[in-house]
Amino acid sequence: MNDKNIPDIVIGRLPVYLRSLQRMEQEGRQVTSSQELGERLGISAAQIRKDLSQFGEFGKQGTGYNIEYLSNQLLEILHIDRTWDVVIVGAGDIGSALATYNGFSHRGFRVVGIFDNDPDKVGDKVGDYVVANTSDIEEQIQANNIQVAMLAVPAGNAQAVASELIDAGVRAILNYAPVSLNVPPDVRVQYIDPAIHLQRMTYYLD
Amino acid sequence: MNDKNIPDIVIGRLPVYLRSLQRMEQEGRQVTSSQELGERLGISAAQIRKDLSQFGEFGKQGTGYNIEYLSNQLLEILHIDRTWDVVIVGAGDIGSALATYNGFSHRGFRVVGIFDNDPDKVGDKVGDYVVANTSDIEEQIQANNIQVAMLAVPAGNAQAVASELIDAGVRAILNYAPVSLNVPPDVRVQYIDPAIHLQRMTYYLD
DNA sequence: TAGATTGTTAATCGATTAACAATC
DNA sequence: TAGATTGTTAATCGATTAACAATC
Repeated sequence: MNDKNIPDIVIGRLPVYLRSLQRMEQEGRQVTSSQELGERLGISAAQIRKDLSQFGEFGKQGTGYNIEYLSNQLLEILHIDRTWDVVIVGAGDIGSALATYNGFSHRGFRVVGIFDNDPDKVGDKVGDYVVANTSDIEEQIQANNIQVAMLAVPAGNAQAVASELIDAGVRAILNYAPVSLNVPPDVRVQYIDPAIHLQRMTYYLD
Repeated sequence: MNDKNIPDIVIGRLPVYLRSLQRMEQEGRQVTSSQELGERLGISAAQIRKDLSQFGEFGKQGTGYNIEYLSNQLLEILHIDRTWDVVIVGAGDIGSALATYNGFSHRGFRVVGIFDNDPDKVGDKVGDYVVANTSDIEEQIQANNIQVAMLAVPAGNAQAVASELIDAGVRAILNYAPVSLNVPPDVRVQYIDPAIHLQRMTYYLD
């Protein structure tokens, strides 16, 4: 019922809608409209209505969308009406910052472990975690049915580690390593590389 | 000559091409083809050729692209044939990780300062920097003609800080705060929010 | 009822791909 | 020359927008 092949670009906007709705909820707001949401986000109202209409009819003519209701619907659609266990691979600066980041727990994710292959780091404390050896990661992933990983290893190791994670059962990778990954079609990858994002903007500067 | 209104989505791919080319260069390679590059990146060869053709003719029929030459062309196109000074606003976990990240210097950027409005943090050492007071940032931006900022403040402050930065002269913002920013049309924003990226992938999991 | 806003259709706009002549 | 690969055109595909009947 859900799936009639929604474009990925639509899926990519839903978390942004959700984030904005949750903020409105915090502000004590009850109702919003596609127009208001669009103005906040810099997206056309028509696009927001079109995106949402892919999944159902969540609004009311004349009044708009109930914020709490729509938030809950988006949580369900995005499968974050549950908590996903996540592993971090790489206990360098980036991995450590991710391990101590407190923005995940409210938003559907729980970090359950951080791994590194450097014997000097294994056993170190990072936030609430003790760095474990990467050689133990497959076991952990399988024992806890973990499908989501954040990858923060050096570029040279990233493909090999990603492949191991995938073999062990991971299906979604947030990749901080500055390299493109080759993965099977049923595995999702998102890329975060601050230099890439900056380079995309300097084109417009002079 | 450069500008005949290139789609932003094309601009977004160029840094990815560049990163891959630079890696090939490191591997000692001299020449590549749109096909090889496409396989590495999971992009069609036709698209790569089309993208590049927006800016000139960089290849040779029968042989492909000289890696060093094409890299240099992309550096020029993206305006990273120079170094951009960048400020970090927010000296929390994310700002601190950015300040100690060593991936910027090779790729066209130099962090010149980190700022926070928390008196407890001002004066602290973070990597090679001493945290300065956010109230001094406008002066710094103007004195050094800084056009690029990374924003790592709490969501509630982000819009206000962004507006100040823009007033002071910033034209490109890499925003780590989990909130959409409203900016004038001549200012570029890129968003990094790990939770958003993860939520975009869980849709496909079950 | 009058005003507002949805969900949806059709039109427009833009991006990707396939194909191939040119040529190294 | 034969083989490979570019740059580009035209065709296809997909996404966005404008408009409006439905209706709260």
